[in-house]
Amino acid sequence: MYRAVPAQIDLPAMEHEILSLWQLQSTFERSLEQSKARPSWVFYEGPPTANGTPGTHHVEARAFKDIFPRYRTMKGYHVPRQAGWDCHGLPVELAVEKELGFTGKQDIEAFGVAEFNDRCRESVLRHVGEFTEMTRRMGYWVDMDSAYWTMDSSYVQSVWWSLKQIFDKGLLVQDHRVAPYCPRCGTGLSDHELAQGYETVVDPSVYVRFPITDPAFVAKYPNAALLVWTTTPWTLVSNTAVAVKPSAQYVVAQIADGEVLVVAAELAASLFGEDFVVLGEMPGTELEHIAYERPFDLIEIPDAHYVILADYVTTDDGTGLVHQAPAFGADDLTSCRAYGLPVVNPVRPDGHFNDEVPLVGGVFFKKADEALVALLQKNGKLFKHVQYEHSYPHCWRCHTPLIYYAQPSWYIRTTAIKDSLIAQNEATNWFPNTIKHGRFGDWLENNVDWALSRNRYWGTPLPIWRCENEHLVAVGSLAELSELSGRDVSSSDPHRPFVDDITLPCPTCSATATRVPEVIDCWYDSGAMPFAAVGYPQSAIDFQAQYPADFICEAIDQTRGWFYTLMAIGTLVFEESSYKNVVCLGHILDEDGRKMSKHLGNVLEPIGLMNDHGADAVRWFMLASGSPWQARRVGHAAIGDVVRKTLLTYWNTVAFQSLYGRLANWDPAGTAPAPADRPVIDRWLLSEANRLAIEVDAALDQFDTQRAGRLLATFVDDLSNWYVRRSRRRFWDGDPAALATLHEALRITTLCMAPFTPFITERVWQDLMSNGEAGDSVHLQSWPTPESGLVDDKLAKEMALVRRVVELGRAARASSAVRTRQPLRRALVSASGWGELSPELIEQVCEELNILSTDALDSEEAGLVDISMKANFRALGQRFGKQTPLVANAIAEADAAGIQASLRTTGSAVVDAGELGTVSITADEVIVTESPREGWAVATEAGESIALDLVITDELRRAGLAREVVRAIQEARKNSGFEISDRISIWWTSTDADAQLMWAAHANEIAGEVLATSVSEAAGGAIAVSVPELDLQLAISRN
RNA sequence: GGGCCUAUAGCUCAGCUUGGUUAGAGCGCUUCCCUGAUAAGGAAGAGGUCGAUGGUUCAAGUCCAUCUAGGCCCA
Repeated sequence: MYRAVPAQIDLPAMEHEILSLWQLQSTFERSLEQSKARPSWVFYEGPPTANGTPGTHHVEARAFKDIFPRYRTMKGYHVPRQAGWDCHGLPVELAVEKELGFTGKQDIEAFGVAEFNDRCRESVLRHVGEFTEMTRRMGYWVDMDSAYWTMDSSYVQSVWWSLKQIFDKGLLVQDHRVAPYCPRCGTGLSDHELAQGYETVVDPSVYVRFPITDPAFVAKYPNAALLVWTTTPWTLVSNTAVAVKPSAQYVVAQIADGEVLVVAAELAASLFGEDFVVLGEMPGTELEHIAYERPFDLIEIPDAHYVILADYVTTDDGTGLVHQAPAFGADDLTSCRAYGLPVVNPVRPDGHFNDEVPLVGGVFFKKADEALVALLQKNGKLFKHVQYEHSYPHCWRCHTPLIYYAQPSWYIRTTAIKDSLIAQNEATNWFPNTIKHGRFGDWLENNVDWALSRNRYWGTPLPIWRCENEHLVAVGSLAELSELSGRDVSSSDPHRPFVDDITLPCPTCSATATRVPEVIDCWYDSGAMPFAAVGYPQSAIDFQAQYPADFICEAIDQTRGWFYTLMAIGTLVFEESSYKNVVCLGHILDEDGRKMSKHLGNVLEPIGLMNDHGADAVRWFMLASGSPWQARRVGHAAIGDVVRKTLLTYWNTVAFQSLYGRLANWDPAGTAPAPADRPVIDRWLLSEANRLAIEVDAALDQFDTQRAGRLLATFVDDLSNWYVRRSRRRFWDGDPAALATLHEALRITTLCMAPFTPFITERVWQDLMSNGEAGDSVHLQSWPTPESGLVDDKLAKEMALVRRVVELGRAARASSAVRTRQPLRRALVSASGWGELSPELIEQVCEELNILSTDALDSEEAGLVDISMKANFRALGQRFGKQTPLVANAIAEADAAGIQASLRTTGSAVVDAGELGTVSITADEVIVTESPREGWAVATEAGESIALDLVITDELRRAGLAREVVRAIQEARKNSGFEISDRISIWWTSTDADAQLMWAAHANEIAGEVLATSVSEAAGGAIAVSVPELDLQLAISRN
C-alpha cells in the first residue's frame, strides 16, 4: 500500500527531511558497506582550497563528482569517496595577512612564523566548516570524517617521501628562475599579484647595433651588424646572446647611408622605409652561432655573445632579433640555458647595480637607462632612440616597478619525462575530448620544468638539507629525519619554523646540514593525494588497489593545475598517470554571462540557492541543462524552470499514482495482467521505460549527463502528458493493469533519476516503492535491469505516428473553431503506416480528438482529395547523385494522382526525367501528400494529413452538450471541495426541448462521468451549476 | 603573440559526430482550446540571411578554409 503523497510539495523542506533520514539510517555508510566485496570503481576528490566561502561553481563540480559514484554504485561497484581539503599555499597566507593588516614578509617575520602559521591553520579550519555544510546540503555523498588534509603530518610525510623518490632520480634540482620581483619589498610576486599592478609608463625604446664579428660572415658582408630592439636598456649591461626565430626569414640590408644591418625580412620595410638594398637573405637557422660584439663591456660574461635560436621570438614588432639577458627574462633564461650560456646578474636584491660595476654601480636599475643610452650614443652603437608608452608591472603594494629577476629556485625536471607524460595523456579519456590534444596536450608539448619552491611560510617544507659543502640530503619522513638527526622528532610538526630548527650531520662530510628555507608549491600537495591521502608509504594501507582513478572531475582551469600535477606526480613516482577518465567542466557565469565575483556583487550563494529551489533543482541544472563543458549562465529563472518542468511534473505523476493506487486499495506486490495482456498504451509505456533504462545507462557510461538528462526529461513529459493523460479513466476505475504499468514506469524512472536528484527520488522511493523495511533506500538499489523483450521498436514508431496525427488533429480542430468537447463524426487520415495501425491505437486518436471514427484518406473517392508529390531527396540522392534534381523536377511536374495509383498497384511508377529519359521510381522515393477539398478541416505536415468531417448532426450536438454538462459539474465539484470519490445527486429542469432530448439520451453517461447516483428532473440540490450554452437549471448535492 | 571553446528565434539552449529540401524546444508575448493529478497540458500567431566570406557537393545549420566577434587558459 502506498503512502499518501501530497499533490503539492515544498521541495526544500522535503530535502531537509531526507537529509535527516539519511543521517538517521546511515544510508551512505550502508551503501559503502553493502558494496564492500564488489570490484572498485576509483574516484579521487580534488581538494578545494579552504581559503574562502564556497561558491556556486563548487556545487557544479560536486554535482558531477556525486552522480558518477552513485551511478557506478548502482551498477555494482564499490566506490569509496574520501573527501579532502587543500590547506597550504599563498591564498591562505594572503587571506591571513589581510586579516592581520600585514603588507609584506617583513611583517610576517616580525610577527613570528610559528604564530603566523597557527593563524593559517586556524583560517583553514574555519573555512572547511562552510564547505562541509554546503557539501552535506547538496547531497554530495563523500566521506568527510576520513577526509585528507594536506597539512596533516602524515600527508606532509607522504609528500616528502615522493619528493625523495624524485630527488633520487636526479629530477629535483636547484636552478635559477626568473620571476617578477619587487626590489623594495624584497619578495617575488605571484602571477595573481602581478595582474593587479600594471601601470602605464614611458620607457626608452632603443634600436642598437651589435657589430658582427664572425669571420666568415664578415668576409661576405663587411661591417654588418645585428639590429636589436629593447625597451629595457639597463638589461643591455647583462647581454648574453641575441635570439632569432628559426623559422623566420632574415635579410642583410644595406640602407641609405651605406650601413649594413641584419633584421627580419618582414620588418625591414617598416624599419628602413623603401630605401634599402637586400644584400643577402637567409632563414634564422643560418644565423645560429654567429658571434657579435656586445654593446657594453662593463661586467664579465664568459663564453657568450652569439646568435641563438628561440621559437618565442616574433617578427611583429622590433627587429626580429631579441637581446637576451637571462637573469631578467623568463624566456631569455630558458633559451640561454638550452645553449649552456651563463646567467650573470649584476643587480642586487635591492634593485641597485653592484657597486663595482663601472658607470652604473650603485644605481637603481630603472635609473641606469639614461647613462647607458648616452654611452650607446657616444660609442656609435645607437641606431634609433624613441620614447615608448606601454604597460609595465608594478608592485601593487608600493608601486615600485617590478624587475624580472633570476632567483635560485628548486625545479622538478618534468621536461625529462615529457615523452612519458604525452604517452600517459594518450591513454587518458578526456570529456570533452578536445582538451586531450588541445589545451592539455598543448600544455604538455610545451612543457617546462616545474618551479616547485616558494619563499614562503605556510606550505609543505621542502625536505632537503644542505651542508656548507653543498651536499644535499633528501628526507622522506620524520622517522628518517629522527634517524639522521639523532633525536626523535617523529611526532613533531613538520611545518616551519619547527622543521627549520632540526639540523643533522651531513652523511657525506659530517658538516652540519640545515634545511633549505623554501616551502613547496601547494599544487604539488594536491597532486600527491592518490598516495598521500592514505599516508602511503608510512601507513600500511595498500594504496595501489585504489590507483589509478577511474574518474576525476574538475573545472577547466585545472588543466594546468590539478589535472597536470596529478598526472605529473603519478608519472614521476609510479610511471603511470593517476587517472583514466577525466571530466572537465566549463565555468559558471551569472545571468548576464559575467564571471561571478564578490567585486561585481553577482555571486549566487549556494546554500541560499538550494534553500530557495532545492538542491535537486540546482543539481539537475548543473548536470542536465546546457553543455557541461561549456561556460553556462545560472540564475534563479533557469533553476525555477527545472523545478516546474521536470521535478514537479515527475512529482505530480507520483501523486497521481499514489492517489488512485490508494483509492483502489491496490497492492504493488499483488498480481497484475502480464505485460503482453495489457492495453497497447501500457505495452508502449513499458517499452519506453525499459528503453530509458538502457539509454540512460549508455549515456552515463560515457559521462554524458546532458543526454541522460534529456532522455529523462522527455520520458517524464511523455509519462505525464501522454500516458497519464490518455489513461486517466482507467485509473479512476482502479484498473490493475494501469496501476501496475505506471508503478513500474515510475520505479524505473526513479532509479534512473536517483543519481541526479537524490532527494526527490528518495522521497518517492519511501512513499511508493519501499518494501517497508526500515532503512530501505533508493540509493541502496541496483540499476534497473532492463527487460529487452519489452522494448518494442515497432510500437514506438506506431505511437509516434499516433501522436503526430493527434497533433495534426488538434491543429485542424483549432483552425475549424470547433471545440474539442464537440464530438465529430469522423476523420480521414493520410499517413504512411496508418493503414497498419491496430484498432487499439486508432482508438487512442479517436478518444483524444473526440472523433467517432477514422478512415484512411485514400479510401475516399478520388475527387475528394488533392494529391501532391515531391521528391524524397534522401532516397533519390543516393541513387541518382548528380542527376537528382532532374528526377526531382520530373516528380514535381508529373501527374501525382497517376503516379500514386501506379505505385499503389504495381509498387513502382515511371516519370520522364528529361535528358535522363524515363526513370522508374518506388514509393519510398517520393513523399505524397493527400489533402481533402471541401467541407473539411485539414491539417498537413511533412506528408501526413488529417481531415475532420465538420458536419454536426443533432445527435452529435447533443453529445457535445452532454460533455458541457459534465465539465460544468466537474468544475462545481472541484470548486466545492468534494473528494474525487464522493458520490453526488443531480437535479435539473428545463423548458428547452433540446436539453430534454439531451438528458434522455445521455443521462446515464453523465451520471457515470460525475459519479452521480441519481439524476432527477426536478428542482433541488445544494449547489447550482451554470451551463452557459444551455437553457437549463442544474444543481448537485453531495450524497 | 599562442592554444582551445563559442556564435542558431527577444532570452536560454538542442540539432552538427553520420549533409537530404518547411531548422526545433523551453521562457516571454498575442489569440484560442482542454482539464476527475498538475504550480500543468494543447493549438495557432509573431519572431531565424543558423556570425561573415569562400570552397567541396546534385544538396551545407551540418564538411573544409579564411575572417570577424566574444569567452577561457597561457605568454
